[in-house]
Order: sequence, then C-alpha cells, then structure tokens
Amino acid sequence: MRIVVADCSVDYAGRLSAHLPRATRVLMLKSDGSILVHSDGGSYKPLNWMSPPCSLAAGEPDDEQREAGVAEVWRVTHAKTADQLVVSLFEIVHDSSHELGVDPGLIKDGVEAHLQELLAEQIELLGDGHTLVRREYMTAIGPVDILARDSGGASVAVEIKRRGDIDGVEQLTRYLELMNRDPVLAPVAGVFAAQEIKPQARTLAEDRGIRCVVLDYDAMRGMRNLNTLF
Amino acid sequence: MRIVVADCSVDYAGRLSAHLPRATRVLMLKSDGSILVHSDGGSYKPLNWMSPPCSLAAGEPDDEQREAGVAEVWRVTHAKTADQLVVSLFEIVHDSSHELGVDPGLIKDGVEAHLQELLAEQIELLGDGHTLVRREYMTAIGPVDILARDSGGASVAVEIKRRGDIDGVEQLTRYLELMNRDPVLAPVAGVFAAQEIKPQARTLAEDRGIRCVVLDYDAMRGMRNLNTLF
DNA sequence: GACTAAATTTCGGTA
DNA sequence: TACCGAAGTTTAGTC
Repeated sequence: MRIVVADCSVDYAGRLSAHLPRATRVLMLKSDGSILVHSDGGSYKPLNWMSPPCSLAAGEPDDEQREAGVAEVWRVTHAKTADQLVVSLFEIVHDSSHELGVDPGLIKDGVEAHLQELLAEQIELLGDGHTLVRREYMTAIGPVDILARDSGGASVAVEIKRRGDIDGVEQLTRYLELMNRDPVLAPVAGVFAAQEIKPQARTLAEDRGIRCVVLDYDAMRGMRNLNTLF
Repeated sequence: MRIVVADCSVDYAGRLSAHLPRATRVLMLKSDGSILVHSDGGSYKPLNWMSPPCSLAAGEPDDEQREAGVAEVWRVTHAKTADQLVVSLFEIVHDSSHELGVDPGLIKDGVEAHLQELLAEQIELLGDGHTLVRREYMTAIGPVDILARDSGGASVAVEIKRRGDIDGVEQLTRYLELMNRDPVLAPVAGVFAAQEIKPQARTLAEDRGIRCVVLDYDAMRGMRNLNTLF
C-alpha cells in the first residue's frame, strides 16, 4: 500500500467520462494495482477510482503538460474493460509505502437472517393461531422467507426485509402469483414484514391485498431472551 | 485529513455488529470526524467506516486492554444514530496530517440521461413511423422515460436503462398498468430499451408483451454527429 | 461463471 | 427535508 498526498487533476474514461480539476487529494495505491482518489470529506466513496484487476504505469508528462506544471503522469488501465484513469501530478506533498499483508476480513453479526430466525420463533406476531410451516420455502423462482398457516389453516407467505421497499413487494407478488397456481397451497395470502415500511411500498402492497407487518427487532430479541429464561 | 497506518482491531455496533480482528490497516480520518478503515485490497469500499456527521474521541485503554497490548482506543460516535465504531490501536506504524481544503468535485459526462436524449432524437429506432410525444412523461407513480406514438398513432411507453435488469421490467410494468387505465392513452404498448438486456429480463418482458430494444450507444452518438453535420 | 438480491450502501434530483 | 431511483455501484450468495 502506497499513500500519496498530491496536488493533482484526474481524468476518467470508461463507462462514463469524468474530470477532477486540480486540487490537493489523497491517493491510495493498493498492491493489486487499484487506486482510490479521496478528498477530505464525503462518505467512503472516493471522488474517483479504478477497481482491480488493473495496472498502473507512471510516466513523464508531454511538453504541453510539463508547460502546465505537471511533474508526473499515472495511467491506470483496467485489465478487462480497458477503462482508463489518468492522474496528472503537479506536486507531491507526501509519499509513503507500507506493508499490510492479507486482511483477515470483517465478521458480521445480526442482519436480515436474524430477523427471519426471530420471526420464525415468534410466528404468532403475524396473528393469533398462526403456525410455522417452514423457513426458506423453496419455489421454482426462489425461496420464500417464511411459509406459515393462519388459524384457519390457510397458507401465508411472508417476505422479510430490514427496510420495506417497493422491490420487496414486487418480489413477494411474484412468489404469490406462482404459489397461488399450486392447488395444494392455494389460496396463499401475503405478508410483507419489515423493520420499516416505506409509504409507497405499503400503498402498493395493500393495493395488492398484501398485509404489512412492522417488526420491532429489539422487542423480538427481548422476547427471545425471555423465552430462554423461562 | 489524518492518515494513520496501524496494527489494530475494530468493532462496530449500529445497524449491525461487526468485528475486525487484529491486523495492520490504513486509517483515514477526515476533517468532518468520519473515518475509513482500509486494507490493501478489495475495491473502494472500506472494511469498516463511520459516515459523517460523527465525532472521534481518543482515549486510554482500560487495564484489560492495556494487558492485551492496546496502546490507544478511538471511539467514533455517529451524531444522530449513536452508532459506534471502536478502534483499538496496538501499534502505530505511520501517522501524518495534511491540509487538503475543499475539493472542487467531480464533473461527470455521459450517463442514462444521455441515452434518453439520444433516443428521443432518434425515436425512429423504435420502428418506422414512430414519433416522440415527450421525455419524462409524468404519471401518478413517477415519470416514464419516453412516451411516443407508433405509425398507427398508438401510445408507446419506453423505459430506458444502461443495463436491462428485471427491476426495469417491473418498473415499466407498473407504468403500463397505470397508463392503460387512462382512456386517453390506452392502449399503451411497452418498450424496454437498454444497452444490454439480461436474458432473464428479456424473458420476463416478452412474457408480458413488452418489446425489447438493444441500444448501440456509440452508433447513436455517431448518428447525432452526422445529423449535426448535415 | 452467470445471475440475483442485499447494502452500516452512497449520491443526486425532485416534490 | 424526505423520498425515490441510479450507481463506473460493491458484495455476498445461489445456481
């Protein structure tokens, strides 16, 4: 990993064309040839970058560039798409290299899978008398998060999301369409369950006769702890 | 902007919990208090991070941590959500600060908007005798990219994507459903236009009677240049 | 490898 | 400001 702080301008030509006017920025050169151009703000997305696999070639500026004050030119080329990122360096303020080694990587805990697990355990949150048939119920177009039955024994397909968006409603609609063609299952009711449901998603869901259920993650986790204790 | 290279472990608690085992990494501390934790690989996404607005507090390790070899602890807290990122520093390999100033920002050119513009100009690409009604035709659920008429005067709604995915077909389907309820417009045919159409998206579209049109961006741009010349 | 769905998404535009 | 769709999305999982 090489870190360079420099007064530079950057040009990108690939899926789109983009230009960064001259300014002082941080350039992060990773050992796989990739490069990130960061400013002192914004979120984690760089102003510009080149993803691996790619290679960097440092070169001399041409006469015109030298005239303009460019001391060095880096040409980063993507190995597959031939996208190009060109960094014109006017002045290097800082330049250091460091041996980092391979990173052990991030260990995550507690996402959508956890919500599904909790709702399966507390299936009565869908309504009195509901029973779990199974999680990840397989269909021809993919697994439905939860298949349950209501108090009357009718099928209920549940789509779980952390944030309930229109996409999720569409996804559930496709499952319901398919499952309702299966005489063993039909009629299948739909439930859209999420920690937070966007107004437009709720409108679309209800327009299609899909019930919306807001899940309280903390409460559900608390409930599990109680169940474990008693 | 402060750049630190250090042997460290990182813990995040917020929307999810995550942990980074001890390793040497690059820590980028931006002037708005935000922090990025980068390894020497992967793409531009950091291993972990905290987005602004947030604040960093450096502190001493407790006895247990000191016992384990921790020299310093950084606690980064998000101003609104109270998400926390804790960096335990074992050894600092490099530490430097740099004044970057405000960045002038990226200038982009050539995206989906450009495709729409070109197709509006070359609407006959949809078929002989097609005429443009208007771009960004407004409906109750959002703007349709292009509304046109075929040689017979019937309405044609066009959804344009750079990459034609299932999402785009769903989007167009929603528009068509709505527009076909409008007696002034109905019947409305659908065209899914993209530089590249995924097989599954094409299947879904054609199954719904939506026509697929692959757009050749370079050819369309060339055509415009010809039109400009003559 | 291709494709799909999720993301601590981030980013830009509009109502 | 909130919401919605796009992104040079990236990333993870499944087939």
